[in-house]
Amino acid sequence: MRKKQKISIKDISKELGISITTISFIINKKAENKISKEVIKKVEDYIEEVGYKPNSTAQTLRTGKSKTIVFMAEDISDPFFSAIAKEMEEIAFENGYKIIYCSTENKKERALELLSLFKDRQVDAFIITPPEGFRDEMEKLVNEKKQVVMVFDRYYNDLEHNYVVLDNLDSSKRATRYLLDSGYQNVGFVGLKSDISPTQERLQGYQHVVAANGQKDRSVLIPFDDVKTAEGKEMIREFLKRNPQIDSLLFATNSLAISGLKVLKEESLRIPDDVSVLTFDDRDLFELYSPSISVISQPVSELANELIKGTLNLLKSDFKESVKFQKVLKGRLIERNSSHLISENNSI
Amino acid sequence: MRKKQKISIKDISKELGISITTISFIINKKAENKISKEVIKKVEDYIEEVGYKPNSTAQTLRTGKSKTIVFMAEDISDPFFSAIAKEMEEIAFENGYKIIYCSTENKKERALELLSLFKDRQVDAFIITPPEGFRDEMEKLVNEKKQVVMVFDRYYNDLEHNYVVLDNLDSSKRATRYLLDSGYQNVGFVGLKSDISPTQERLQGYQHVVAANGQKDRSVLIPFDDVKTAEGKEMIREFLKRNPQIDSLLFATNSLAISGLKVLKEESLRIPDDVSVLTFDDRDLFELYSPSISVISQPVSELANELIKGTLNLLKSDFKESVKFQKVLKGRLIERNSSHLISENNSI
DNA sequence: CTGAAAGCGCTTACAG
DNA sequence: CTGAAAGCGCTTACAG
Repeated sequence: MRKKQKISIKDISKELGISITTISFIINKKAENKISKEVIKKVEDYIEEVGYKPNSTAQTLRTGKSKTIVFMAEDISDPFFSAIAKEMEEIAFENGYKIIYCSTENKKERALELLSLFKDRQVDAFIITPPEGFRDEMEKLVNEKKQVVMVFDRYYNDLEHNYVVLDNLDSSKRATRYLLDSGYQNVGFVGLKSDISPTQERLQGYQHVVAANGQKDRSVLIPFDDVKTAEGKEMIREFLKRNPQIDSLLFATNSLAISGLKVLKEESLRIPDDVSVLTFDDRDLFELYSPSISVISQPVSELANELIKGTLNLLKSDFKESVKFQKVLKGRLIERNSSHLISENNSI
Repeated sequence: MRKKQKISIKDISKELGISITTISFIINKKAENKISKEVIKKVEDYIEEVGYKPNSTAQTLRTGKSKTIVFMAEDISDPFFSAIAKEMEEIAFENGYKIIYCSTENKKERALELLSLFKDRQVDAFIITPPEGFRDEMEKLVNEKKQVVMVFDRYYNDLEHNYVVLDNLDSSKRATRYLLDSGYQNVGFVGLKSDISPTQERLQGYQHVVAANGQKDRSVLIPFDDVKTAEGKEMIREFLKRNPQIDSLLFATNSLAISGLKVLKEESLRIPDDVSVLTFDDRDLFELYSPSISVISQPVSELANELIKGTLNLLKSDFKESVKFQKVLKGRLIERNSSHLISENNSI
């Protein structure tokens, strides 16, 4: 058995006695009315027959376009990001683009490494969740104008850039107001110690509403790296001990909520009798938990759609500088059993 | 401000008055004792200074190696696969490889599409969870010997190929035996209707032990597409109604367990009083659920490590035909509160 | 309507 | 110890 050699445009040219140029035109649909119907048919049939596919590496080298998008997520194993990734993947593939995923772990150095790893490749676009303290790097990247840059899940108000984000300020305000309206007097906030916009806005939204209602700001901010560790849980535990008045908790991320639920369980605090719970980001877990946990759900499908379609459009438009793509989507408050006052609970 | 042009090896050559060949040798560490220390130093310093990085597309075109691995998972948004993906990613990057992820959704057509999408690119390796009915395609792919092919999460016993899998038969036997030993008389099995090896082996393990203990086989197999749907839940519900004797349930996947837990909740069946529960694959959810759910946990880190290191080794060895990489890892039974007989429950 | 030729940025025999 | 040149597989001005 001979080793099946990869067939090239040159092989086709020889076989059919037609020039490489003509074949390339036909493949790239630049044939139009320049090339005779018969030749087109002949070439197309032959390509079909032998299953020829142009070598995309050569195409990339020649054109400078790789049909590749890098999605640099905070953590690709987080259900929120992996759900986004999966939805984007499909649409990207349909449009002839591949996506390479990676995780920054919210670390500046890691993000820098990844960036330099991909910048020498001809990546057409970056969809990126910048880590802590990455504003200046993002500015550089955007100004280079070498590829489309789409920022996800956060934005910089002092930078002209494309982004898709949740309306975190509004969501957080609504969440806090909802808890106050439900009759809870002392709403506590468990957030992330971080300079990125969603973290900031979720805290501000909470503080704004709490202050407007003459309540005290009772919040604790957990460093990113401690969220899933024993240290993080300890911080939440101490926060609760320091603030025994708290009758309601708003968590800024699903990971914080999970650590928080563990603490509440360990401390035998009942939900919602002792303390009601509301968290950002929905997960299977929250629906199944006893009691089920109320959430501000991010519209995952919409976010993914805006992200990838926005990126593809910018790619098509050859990202002329004028085009800016900025979408702010609303969160959805899903009321479950963790945030009802049991006495007034009229749910199923 | 001038547009910063990408610097090429030719530019360096001109700038330094040294031939392209010599520079290429130095970059690729093929300098050895062929090139004078001074020249090497000069070139390396200059490269450092201007931040030159070789164009990887050109390297790929020339060498046929792209330093790219495709990980074709069943579903990249499933926590099991995304955890595996993330661990592999890091090791791959350290070794100069990128990973492209995609999801087959366990659909043959989708997997075929993806395969043809990536085959024309110079992908160096496939790490793949083949979908239903993909044996013959895998045979073709393996025999082509164009790239390293590593199969994950399943294997074909009539095919010579590289794989990393869980010992599903053993795990399932241990799980079933454990439930019987805990005093449950009628263990039911909720599995997947599928021809892939883990599904088969998990069912067989259950059947084997149940038969050996003179018990009846009470199992239901849910089609892959129905697992998360109302139809799937209905099938589980009816299965339970048809088999009221069941006092213990073994779920073959975490998704099945989640649907199962929903049904148990809806039917107000208490765990473990009315029915005890044990499932394959661990998740946050199972630890936090009330009661916490016992699981057969797959060793995610080990699996990811074997997968990527095995693949990288095969890549290094230029995958001579003789090299076969086959790893079967043991599952770990984690006993939680869902599988104790309440009366004998001596846990915390 | 079609083709010969340059060039994308590398690597690697080959020559000296 | 170093360099000129071919070639990986394409696309695309340019010519006729």
